[in-house]
Amino acid sequence: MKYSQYFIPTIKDSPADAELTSHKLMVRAGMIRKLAAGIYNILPFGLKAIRKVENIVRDELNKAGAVEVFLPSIQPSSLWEETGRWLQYDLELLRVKDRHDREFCYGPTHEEVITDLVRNDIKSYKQLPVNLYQIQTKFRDEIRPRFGIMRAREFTMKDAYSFDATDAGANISFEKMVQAYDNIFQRCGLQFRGVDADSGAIGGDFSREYMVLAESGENEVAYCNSCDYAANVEKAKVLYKENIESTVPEEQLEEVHTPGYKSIEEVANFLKVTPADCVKCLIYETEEEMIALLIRGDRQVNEIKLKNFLGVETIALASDELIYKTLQLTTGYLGPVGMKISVYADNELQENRTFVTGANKDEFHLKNVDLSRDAQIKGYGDFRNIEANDPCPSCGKHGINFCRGIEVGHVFKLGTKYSEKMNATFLDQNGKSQHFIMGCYGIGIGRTVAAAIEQNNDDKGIIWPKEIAPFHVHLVSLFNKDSDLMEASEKLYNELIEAGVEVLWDDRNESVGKKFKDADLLGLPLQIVFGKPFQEEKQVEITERKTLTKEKFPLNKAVEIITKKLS
RNA sequence: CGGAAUGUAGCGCAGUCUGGUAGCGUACUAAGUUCGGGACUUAGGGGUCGGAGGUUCAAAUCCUCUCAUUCCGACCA
Repeated sequence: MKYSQYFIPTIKDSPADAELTSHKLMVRAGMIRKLAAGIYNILPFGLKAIRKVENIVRDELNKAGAVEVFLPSIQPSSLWEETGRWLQYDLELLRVKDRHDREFCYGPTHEEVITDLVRNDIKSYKQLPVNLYQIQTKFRDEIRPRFGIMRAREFTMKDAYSFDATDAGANISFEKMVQAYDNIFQRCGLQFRGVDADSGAIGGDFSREYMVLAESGENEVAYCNSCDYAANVEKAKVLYKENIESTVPEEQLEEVHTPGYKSIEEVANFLKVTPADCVKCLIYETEEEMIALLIRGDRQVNEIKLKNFLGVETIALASDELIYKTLQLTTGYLGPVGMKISVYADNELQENRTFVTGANKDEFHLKNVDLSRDAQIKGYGDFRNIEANDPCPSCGKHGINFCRGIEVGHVFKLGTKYSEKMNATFLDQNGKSQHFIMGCYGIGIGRTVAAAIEQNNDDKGIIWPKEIAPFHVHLVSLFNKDSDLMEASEKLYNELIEAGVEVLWDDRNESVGKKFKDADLLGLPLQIVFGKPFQEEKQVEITERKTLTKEKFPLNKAVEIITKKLS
């Protein structure tokens, strides 16, 4: 491709709204432009990279036996009403009406559509298993789109759905996808981890997330140094050892005056104890009721675990005003003793010992609180985040570490959740009607490209992994007025194309500096420069973008050397 | 939706406090000079100052409302 006839509008300054390195670089390298919040134009250079990822995805999925389809982006509300998600999805679902006032949505995902397709056309176990996938534009009206294409409202996603006759078969389908995903992200040149998302579940549904490791990732991943356990911190279980010996002698409750000491830190300092000797009491509001949660003073609440434990849809910390209005209590002095609403406590507080808690009385705390003696605990559970000195939930050894990750893929065993709700059945060998056992498997295509850039860049620009680079080679001709040089450049350009190399030839009449800066910014794996060495001794300069090491070679060896470097 | 901020040329910003000629950098156009790391000189084009209403002789500037965007929290590929 000749740069002069292409369209890569590079810019020096990154836009003010770009936070993330990958977002800045994608805008600066002329890959994307914002049209509206969370909605982007994809420009040719960006599209090339996206297509590369798509083709890797296609290739690996096809190898794994999946079959490509293309489903509508606009879906009728009736299907969503069958699964109950028309109401569940709320504002995230972009709803539209047609001229007859019929309701539709712009598809955020396609479980309903695919299940409908399959239930209509697959009637026998003989037609199973089947795994259908598509690469589609989806729309989710996210509350807060950010990071450019990384978390857009409109985005391209590969989604696959497997249908099996038996549970064992569904597990095989799942494993095949796990293998395919490993291959895909490997080929995209990413450092990633497959992370178990609900490892403890026995026999039930389970899922696995693919995290690209990056400082700026939105997810925190916990992993074990001793075994291959890795999990999203949201879901990583905290092992609880029962029957811990008492370390504190039994003492009587004692009320202490703690004027102005509200935070755990302040109270612990004032009473000369550690935060671990204190209990935090937090009031949460759900759609059903208000509850109090107890957790050790030095720990972090995991609201997802709490939400799952309570089996509620929404959960949020109650405001100070609400707490005062309904309980007549002031935050900072809350505690379980005499609490009027249901109290739940983290497993850890079952230790046979006493704690410091709020007294439910302004400016007072209680010492020597024994939860089993002094409070009514409705339930104990795992409500906190795993921490570095916790044992590994898988092997039990100590050595949990943390890193941040960008979720680029998710594989999920759905079971019969959708097939039951939508009455999608087939006849098994015995002529009996059975529900399909499903799996669904997503990959964020644009996000994968963004994650690759997030992971591969330097202060000059992008450093493309070879397999997803928009082109392999950036051919730079420095002096447009030198017709010999331009002719020789064009000849090499054609020879490289002939040899199957994808070349971007910068034939623009621009200053030398600009051409070099653009080449570094666009970050193609190899830069070939026609400059002084060509004029003086018929040599070209080859620079590896990653290391920025330059080497000179005679022009007649160039094709050979370039193809070798790229292989 | 809760908290915070910002809307002025394609992009990045100043000007707003203290009302009085619409500015800077970059990008763009033309000519000339340059040519191994975002060149220089000269001459140009480009603005309903987010929108509506109000105060005033006079509003980018003050007031009210509104829209949009961004940042921090809960959702997700």
